[in-house]
Amino acid sequence: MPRILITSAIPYINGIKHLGNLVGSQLPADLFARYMRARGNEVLFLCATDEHGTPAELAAAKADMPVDEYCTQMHRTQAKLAAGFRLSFDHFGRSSSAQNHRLTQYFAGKLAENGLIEEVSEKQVYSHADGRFLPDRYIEGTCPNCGYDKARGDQCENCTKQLDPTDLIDPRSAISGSTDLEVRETKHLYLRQSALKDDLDAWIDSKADWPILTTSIAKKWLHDGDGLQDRGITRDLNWGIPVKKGDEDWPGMEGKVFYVWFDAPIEYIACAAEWAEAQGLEEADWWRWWRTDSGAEDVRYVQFMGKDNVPFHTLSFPATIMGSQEPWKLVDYIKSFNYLNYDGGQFSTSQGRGVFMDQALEILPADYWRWWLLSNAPETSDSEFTWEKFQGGVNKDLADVLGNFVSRVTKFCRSKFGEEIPAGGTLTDEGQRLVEELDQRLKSYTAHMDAIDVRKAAAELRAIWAAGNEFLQGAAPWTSFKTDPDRAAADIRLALNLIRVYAVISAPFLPDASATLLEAMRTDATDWPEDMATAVAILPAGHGFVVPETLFAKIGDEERADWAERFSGIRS
RNA sequence: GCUCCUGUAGCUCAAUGGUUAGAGCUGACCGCUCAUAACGGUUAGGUUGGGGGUUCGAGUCCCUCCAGGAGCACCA
Repeated sequence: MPRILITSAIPYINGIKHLGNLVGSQLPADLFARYMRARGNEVLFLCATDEHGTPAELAAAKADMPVDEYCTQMHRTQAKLAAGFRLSFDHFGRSSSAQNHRLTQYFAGKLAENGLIEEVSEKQVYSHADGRFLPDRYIEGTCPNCGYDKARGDQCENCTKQLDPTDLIDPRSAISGSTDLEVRETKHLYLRQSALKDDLDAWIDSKADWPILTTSIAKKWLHDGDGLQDRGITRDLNWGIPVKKGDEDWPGMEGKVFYVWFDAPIEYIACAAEWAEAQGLEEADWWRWWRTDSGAEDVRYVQFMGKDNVPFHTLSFPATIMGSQEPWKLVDYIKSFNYLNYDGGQFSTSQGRGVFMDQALEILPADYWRWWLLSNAPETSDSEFTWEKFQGGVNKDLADVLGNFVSRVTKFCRSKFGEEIPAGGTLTDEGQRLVEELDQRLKSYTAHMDAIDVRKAAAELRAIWAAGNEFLQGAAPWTSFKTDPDRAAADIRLALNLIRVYAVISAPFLPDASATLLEAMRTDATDWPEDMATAVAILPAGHGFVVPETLFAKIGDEERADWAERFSGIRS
C-alpha cells in the first residue's frame, strides 16, 4: 500500500491564526490527507506549533505569563481550533518537545562532525534594561539616510534602505524604549550552507514538477550575488533549545539556544517521534516514515506552506538533512500558496486585521469556511476574501446546488414512496447518460486531487453536484410518477444513491456534511467509487433513510452586513 | 534599487505555440413546480494592459512601456 507523509507548515505560537494562515498550509494539507486516506493509502499527517524565538517571549510577557506556560496554553488553544476546523492531524506536536530538543541537538552534532558548523564572533546590541540581546528588528532609531525616526535595525521602512543596527542615530530598544544599549561581542554557530550549494542546486534541478513559485525562490537564494550564504543557527536567548553537540556540552555556547528556524523544521521529524510515543509505538514505527534505510524509501513526502516559508524548506532544512550525511527523508513535493487578502488589504496577525480562526467558527460551521477557502485557494496568485464573495459562493454552491439537491430528492421520495429506497423499474436512458457523465467527471476530479490542483478539483466537484440537478430536471420524476411510477422509482433510486456517492467524494472538502449525509442515508459504505455504475447501486431497494435537516442554511444579506461591519476594524 | 510573478468577459478564474479564447457567478429571457423563491435551458458580455517583433500560426515565445503583487537572508 502506498504511503504518504504530509506536513503542514507549523503555525507560530504567538496568537490565534487568521484565515489566510489556514488556507495557506493546514487546510489544503488536510484536504490532501483526507483524500489520500480515502483512496486507501497509508497516511501520516503531521503538524505542530512553532514555539521558540523572540516573538513568543514578548507575547508571553504581554500576557504576564512564563513563556513555557504561555506556549502550553496557546498550543491547547490552537489544537482546539484545529479540531474545530476538522484538521485531521495524526499528531499535533510542539517544537518545544523533548523529542525535538534531542533531535535538534543530534543534528547539530552530526553537522559539526561533518565540518559544516563554523564558530563566528559577531557584535550584537545588548539592552541592559531588557536584560537581553536585541535582534535587529527590535532596535529602533533615526535613519541616517532619510531621517525617519522609527527606522528598524534591519531596514528603514520609510526609505527602504538596508541598515545595520549600529548605523542608527539615537538607537533605542523597541521593547522597552530604553536607550541604555551596548554593543557586545558574542560567539555564534553558523551552518555552512555554502558548502552544500552544489548539492542543493542539483537537488532543486531534479524537481522539474515543482511550481515556479517554489523553485524560483530557491534559485534566487542559490545564485543571487555571492550565492547561498551561511546561516547563523544560534541566538542569545533564554527560551529555546540549549546548544549542545548531541548529548555533549558545546564549549563556548553556554546559555545560548538554537535559532528557531533551525529547530522548527526538525520538529517535522520529531513530531513523528511524538506521535509514535503517544500511540505507544516503537522507534522503528516512526523511522519507517523518515529513514530511507528503515523502510521510508517508498514514502512520498509532501509539504504544504505559504510562499514566505519556501526558502527554509527548499534550502535550510534540506541543507541540515544533507549535511547530516544520514539517510533521513528529503521532501518529494512542495505545494506552496500565495496570500489571501482581506477586503482590499492584507490579513494581519500583528494588526488584528481580518477574520481569525476562533471568530470564524463562532459565526459559521467549519464546512462553510473549508469550502470557500479551498475553492478560492490562492494557488496561482494572491486572492481576496470579501463578504459578498463568500456569501455568494457558499449560498450558490453549498445551499442551492448540493443542499437543495439532497432536499428535493429525499422529500420527493418521502412523499411518493416513503422513507426507503423505492423498488421497481430499471435504469432509464437519462440515468445511463448521467452515470456515463459522472464516470468521466470522477476521473477528472481524482486527477486534480492527485495533482493537488485545489481550485480545479473544487470546480469539478461542484460540476458533479450540478449534474444531479440537471438529471432530475430532464428525468422529471414528479411528472412520470403520475403515469409510470416504476420509471420514477428507478430515477429516484439512482438519485438517492447519488447522495451517498456525493457524501463519499465530498468528504475531503466537507467532512461534517458528508457525515450528516451518510447518517441520513443510514449507511457506512464509504469506499471510494471506482466506477459509477457500481457506486450508484450500493443502496438497494427497501433500504431505509431519513430526510436530513437543512444541510446548509443560506447566509442572509443582514447577517453578511453584520459580519462585514463587525470585522471591518481591528481586533483588540 | 535588484530579482521574480501577474495583467484574459462587470466579478472570480481556465486555456502542452495549433479550429471560432472557455467555465462559474452576476444580468436578460424562457421553461419546471419535486425542492432551501431553490432547479434546468437559452443568451448577452473580450482589439487577451499598450506598442513592436519572431513564427505558416501568439493569450502563450522575445523586446519595450504601463499597472498591480511578492521576495531580497538571521524576520518569524
